[in-house]
Amino acid sequence: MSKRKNPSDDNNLNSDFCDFLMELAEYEKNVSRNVHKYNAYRKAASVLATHSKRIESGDEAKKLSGIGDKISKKIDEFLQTGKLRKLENIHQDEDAQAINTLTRVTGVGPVKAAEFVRNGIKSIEDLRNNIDKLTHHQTIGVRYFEDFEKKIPRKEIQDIEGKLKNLIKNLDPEFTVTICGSYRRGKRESGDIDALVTHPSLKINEKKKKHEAKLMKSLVDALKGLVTDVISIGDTKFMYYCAILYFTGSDVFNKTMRAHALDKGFTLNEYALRPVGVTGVPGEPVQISSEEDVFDYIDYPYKTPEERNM
DNA sequence: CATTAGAA
DNA sequence: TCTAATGA
Repeated sequence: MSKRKNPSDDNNLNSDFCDFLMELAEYEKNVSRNVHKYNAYRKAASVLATHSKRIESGDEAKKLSGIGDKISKKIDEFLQTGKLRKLENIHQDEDAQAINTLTRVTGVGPVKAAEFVRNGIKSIEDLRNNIDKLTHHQTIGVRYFEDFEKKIPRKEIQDIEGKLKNLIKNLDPEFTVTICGSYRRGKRESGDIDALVTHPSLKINEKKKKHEAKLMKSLVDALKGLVTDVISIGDTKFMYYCAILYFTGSDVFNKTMRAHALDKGFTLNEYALRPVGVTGVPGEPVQISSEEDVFDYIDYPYKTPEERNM
């Protein structure tokens, strides 16, 4: 549930361009609602981010794929003046700013944000004073607004993990709980906590949807002690190792692994690993009994979760 | 890309 | 039913 965007910076020499491009992208998506411009800006940012030499002019940039006339000119403008008129204007546009901040509340997207603003609701505080105009989801979003933007220290996650496990194991010792995400990759703090819960009878008896449902509801009830607010409840999804793999990430690790699978003749996703026939398309999911299996099949050197921090 | 809430 | 929002 982390809403913070991860820009493509760190050690790229065009990061300043990337920054303004990303800002433009955000603007296009939240305020104007132009997904194309949004995508255009971000692909441009991404090529610039990977390009291994500092761009000195718009024309130079223009050679890169994804950078055309407009962006090329913006790069020039930025290079000369240290600024961007378009961005300056956006910064001065109060409503645009308001939309951007409202959008940080989970449950509030570009459309609602715009609607709120047009109805004079322009700040988090305004939202708090109009809690009657919010959905349940949004209410939680504003109630914990600050908390949601904070990172969660590993130790805190650890003890939630402990409580969760006790609760669940006591419910039914067959349950197994795995906290994935950056926590599993050993990070000191995380944006959220991804818990994967499985039960053996769910793995094989896929057919018995009845048992499945029972298990799920008892699980949900058991969680009531630990959980303070529920945003939404859905109908059970099932995946296993592929899911653990997937939810452990990181995103870029997943991408590279998927790509690798691909040229080893497999297609990998959150549910399964399947061989791809040259005819064009894929077939029966291969049997996976561990995360390692997945690596094996596509003969990709096994990486521990800690090594997946790419 | 699939899943949920909610509204009217 | 559709539409908006989340995630990953």
